[in-house]
Amino acid sequence: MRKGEETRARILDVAEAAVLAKGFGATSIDELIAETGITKSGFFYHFRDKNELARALLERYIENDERIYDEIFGRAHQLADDPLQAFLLGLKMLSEILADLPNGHPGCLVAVMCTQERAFDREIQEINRQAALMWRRRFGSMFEEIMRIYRPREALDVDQLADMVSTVLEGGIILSKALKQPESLPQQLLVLRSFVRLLFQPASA
Amino acid sequence: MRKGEETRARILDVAEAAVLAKGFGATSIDELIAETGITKSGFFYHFRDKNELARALLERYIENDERIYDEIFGRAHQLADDPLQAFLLGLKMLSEILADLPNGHPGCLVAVMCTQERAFDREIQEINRQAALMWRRRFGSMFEEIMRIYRPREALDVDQLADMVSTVLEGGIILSKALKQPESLPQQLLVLRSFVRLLFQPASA
DNA sequence: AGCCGCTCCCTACCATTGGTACGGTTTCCA
DNA sequence: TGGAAACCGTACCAATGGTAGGGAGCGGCT
Repeated sequence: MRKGEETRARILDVAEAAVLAKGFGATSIDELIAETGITKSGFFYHFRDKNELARALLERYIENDERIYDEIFGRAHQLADDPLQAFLLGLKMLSEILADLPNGHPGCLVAVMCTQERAFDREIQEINRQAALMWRRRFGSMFEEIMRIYRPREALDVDQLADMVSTVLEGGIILSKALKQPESLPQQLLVLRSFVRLLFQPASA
Repeated sequence: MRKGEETRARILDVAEAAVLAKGFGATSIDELIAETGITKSGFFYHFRDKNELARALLERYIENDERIYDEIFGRAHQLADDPLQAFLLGLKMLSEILADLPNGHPGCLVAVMCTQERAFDREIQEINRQAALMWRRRFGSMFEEIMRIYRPREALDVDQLADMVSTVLEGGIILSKALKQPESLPQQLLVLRSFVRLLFQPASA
């Protein structure tokens, strides 16, 4: 049990790096087993087929993602009482963490699976959808809290505002990769931060 | 000459749809030639290998993209003298066009190639980079024009502001796909529009 | 002590796919 | 009418995803 999970985790580690670098289709099982140091039978013992590997990868990635967000915005809410200040602080902390990654953000598996939709089964697409909805709820509840105190200078839908955070994250990752400029993602997050601050700035200021 | 280009275009049409739906790796040449109605030899007469197909696909996609933006923002600048109003109008027109697509945005090839980086050669990555830089110049020059008249309520870097448009487009496409909600992309564009309007709104308003 | 089940390894095999090679054929235009 | 452009046909190759099935080491339970 203990050893099995460890091997499984090692496969997932290798696979995640490969998929984020080359895409899912370009990642061969032979390559994974070579780097992990197991055999083909060993691989198929842990995963029925490539689709199940994809599912496991995605689920693990999303869980980890959620944990990171919990941590960052949890800390931000500890440091700032005001929900707006906490949110702005959280965005800044996130931006700084992303800026400190030596090679930039490794890429988002959700985006990878999205750009290769039909290559995966419905279950994976559903996991993807749930992930996006979780992000919406996470940031949406923050904006609701903010709006209980601050009046936005423009009436915007909370869900759409929450989605904007995911949008900038996903879009920023892609732009960073396209431009080969890792600093773009954290910069874009800070631009979003400015926008949000502007939105809730009292009209007199 | 005439016929050759037509066949080539037909291959590219079929390939583009397949790649956007399934990803590049999951799109087989056999499948393409079956749907196009040519033979394998015919395919390899037009494209040396799959990489050259990718390059041709990407180049055609970007050219088309540029043409659409030229059209929309050209028209917007005809309808509105003021650069800010023209930009806001352009964003709205773009949003409406995207909202009218029956199945939503089919996906961005630049993003596809980004999420599968190492699967392609440097030439493709360079084309991708140039595309992102073109977007930056396009929207950047608009923001410069705007800033010659309007003072932003917050000092933001023009390049980063320009990149924000690309970010929201790319991120919106991904979020739309993940959520299976085609209307998200146009909505996100309108949120960005609100942000930009807020940014250049006189402090007194 | 003995056995079960988990976690693999080994070998062999198959269909699909990207790609090569090369000769032949049709089509179109100058 | 001739020659290039635009294919077709066939044969072949290596890599890849996946299947089948037998076995081996090893810890834990009875």
